[in-house]
Amino acid sequence: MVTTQSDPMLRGDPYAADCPTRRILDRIGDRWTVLIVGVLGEGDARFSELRRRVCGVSQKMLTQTLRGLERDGLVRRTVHPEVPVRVEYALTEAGRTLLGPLRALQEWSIEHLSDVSAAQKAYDGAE
Amino acid sequence: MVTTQSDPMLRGDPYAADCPTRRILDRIGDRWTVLIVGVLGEGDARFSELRRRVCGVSQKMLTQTLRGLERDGLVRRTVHPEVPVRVEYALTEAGRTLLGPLRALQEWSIEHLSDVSAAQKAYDGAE
DNA sequence: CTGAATCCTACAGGATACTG
DNA sequence: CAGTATCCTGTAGGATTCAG
Repeated sequence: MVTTQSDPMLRGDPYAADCPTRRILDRIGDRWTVLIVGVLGEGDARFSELRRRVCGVSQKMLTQTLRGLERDGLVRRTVHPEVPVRVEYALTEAGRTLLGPLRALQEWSIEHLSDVSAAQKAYDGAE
Repeated sequence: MVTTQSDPMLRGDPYAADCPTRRILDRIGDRWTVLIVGVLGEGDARFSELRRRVCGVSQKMLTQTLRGLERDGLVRRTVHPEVPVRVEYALTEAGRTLLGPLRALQEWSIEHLSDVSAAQKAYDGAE
């Protein structure tokens, strides 16, 4: 037994290395996960479509990230056995619930980008 | 001029590599930023305190991350020139505005952790 | 078209030692 | 105490090639 006093796990504190927050951070930590979920939030998409829209992602990373999301039950992968195979990706129900928090972050970014840039400039200028 | 048609920058789309969302993601991308901001959200703290609370962070990473946050104007660093020097870190006004979105993510984590774990288990079991 | 497999490199980041 | 400076390593992740 580790410690049960007022369960730090449930408080979601960053203290414990196995806190759920960390698990998720490790997931969305890489830049691609968030971006891909964001795009899929606007509608289902196939592989090449995602690759085009998530500018800068390599084939390897796209595949890898999608696999991870699929494994986590956040994305559903559907293979259509047509002539040139067609694969569609879509957010699952759980995946869609992630859109809210992600959008909050996105809005914060847009809202504070100029402030942050200004702060950086000031900081750098003051050496 | 790149393109001004309905400004993708302001839409915050993940398409453009220089979209504001990406800038922020690169910032909070590393696991430590989020955790440190989280701790500071509960009150000011000094260096060694942060190091103790953010379990697992190395001295190097803590310093580095704090510098970055300071540069972004999200954290304020105050040096008290006492005998053994004392340094206090605190969220700035801007830094505090980040707490909301971060908490949303944290709550999502706690809420969906078991689902995600179950999905992983199922995925792995199904080869 | 959608990937899997391999190779290779840059850099994140830990460990360690030293300073004001 | 709160860092800075070095060294060293693992690995994320790009480029390339092959396959169903």
